[in-house]
Amino acid sequence: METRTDGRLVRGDQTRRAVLRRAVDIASIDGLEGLSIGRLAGELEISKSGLFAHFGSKEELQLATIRAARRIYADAVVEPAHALEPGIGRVWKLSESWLDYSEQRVFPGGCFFARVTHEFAARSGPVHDFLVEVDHEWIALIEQYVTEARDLGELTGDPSQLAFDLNAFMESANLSSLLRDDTAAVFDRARQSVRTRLEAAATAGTRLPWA
Amino acid sequence: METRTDGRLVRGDQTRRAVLRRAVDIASIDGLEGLSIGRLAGELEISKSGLFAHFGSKEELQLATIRAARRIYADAVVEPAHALEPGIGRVWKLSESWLDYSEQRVFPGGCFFARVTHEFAARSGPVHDFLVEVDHEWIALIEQYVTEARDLGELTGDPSQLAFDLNAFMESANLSSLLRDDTAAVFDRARQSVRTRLEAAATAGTRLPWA
DNA sequence: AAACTATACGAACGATCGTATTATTAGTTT
DNA sequence: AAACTAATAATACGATCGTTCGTATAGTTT
Repeated sequence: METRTDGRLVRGDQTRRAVLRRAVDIASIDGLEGLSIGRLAGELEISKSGLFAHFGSKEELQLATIRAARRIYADAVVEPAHALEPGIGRVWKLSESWLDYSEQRVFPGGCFFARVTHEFAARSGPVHDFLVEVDHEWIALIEQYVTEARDLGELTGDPSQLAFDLNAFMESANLSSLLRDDTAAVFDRARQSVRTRLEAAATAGTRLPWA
Repeated sequence: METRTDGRLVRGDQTRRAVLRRAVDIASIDGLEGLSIGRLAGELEISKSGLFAHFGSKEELQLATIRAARRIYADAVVEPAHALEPGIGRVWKLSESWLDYSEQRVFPGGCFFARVTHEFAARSGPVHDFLVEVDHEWIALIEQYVTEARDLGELTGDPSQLAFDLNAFMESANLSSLLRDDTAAVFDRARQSVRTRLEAAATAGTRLPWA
């Protein structure tokens, strides 16, 4: 039902995509609760009921919005690192593409997941659960890349600890950049923290990817 | 108007305090938008209009809630470190009391400011501006303590960079603890990151405060 | 062209939002 | 006790929330 035999989209799916593209942008600024159906329909100049019919409930719209954001995130952040071979270079690239993703405002409100994960962190329900799952995926990915590099002898120490630190630098840079005027300085600082931390964990003789 | 000559609270101020104590708890979970006047009045079993009269507008309630949270934050986090003399020990204490504050759930939704600052980070208006101000205050305090320690010869390196890293570990631990089952492990990891980072910045011969 | 299905729309629902107005109660002052 | 003030409540407003229902249109299939 999603695509026709020739691969072109059917009418309803075009609408759905347009809705979700707008939804992720709104939610990155105003959250998944600030994302109201009436407002979304108004901005897209379609009827509220027609939009609603695509999702059936507000919660399903929120879940679909998270899925849409995850696809965009995978393309912008994960793919560039995934294309590289394992090693410290891949770990570094993941950090860099994440910081680029935040700095370039792939979502207008900065990192979509930073915004909505904080929104639902202390709640319960399907949306919370889904966001927890996405976060675990992400942390597991960092740990995997770090572990690969350690197995290659390029990094030492606890992979979980390094993953925690790198992720902390990214999240913190994202928020900080939204609060300060000089966003470039914020990201420079975060990149410095990433490099210093990787340098501290790198084994002697390992060529640092940014050198 | 706030207190009587004998220091006891007048009737209206008692209510105001009760409202704000509940408000900060709600907002730490559901944010300052999720904090609705009707809900707040319902939980406290007072009238919506009576509650509203104390603040005059939703925005003023939100600002008052932030001020109330800042007072609690100052007592729980800043004061224990402020009581110490300058040096690396004070920097360490600030990190420790922050992690305790998050772990002990002084606010039920974890750090109040992590929740609401993300909520308003990409918006504009008085609430955003106030939260930016509070964040700057906080970062400036860390930098001040670090600078003191550097002036005493206990720490080296860029104070802003160290402040960024320490703050990143705290924020990240807070969010992570809300998403994972084993919160104790999360905070242990964060404390480890803080210690390692301070150790890296400490000058040779400086006694580490946790040793 | 007819039959059918998918998609979108308009109108309305009850609930709740923030806010304003008016009244009532409680506390203090004289 | 009377007068006054501060605090709380009752009621209602228009707007918007998520949701439902019935209907119209557009696209595909026969």
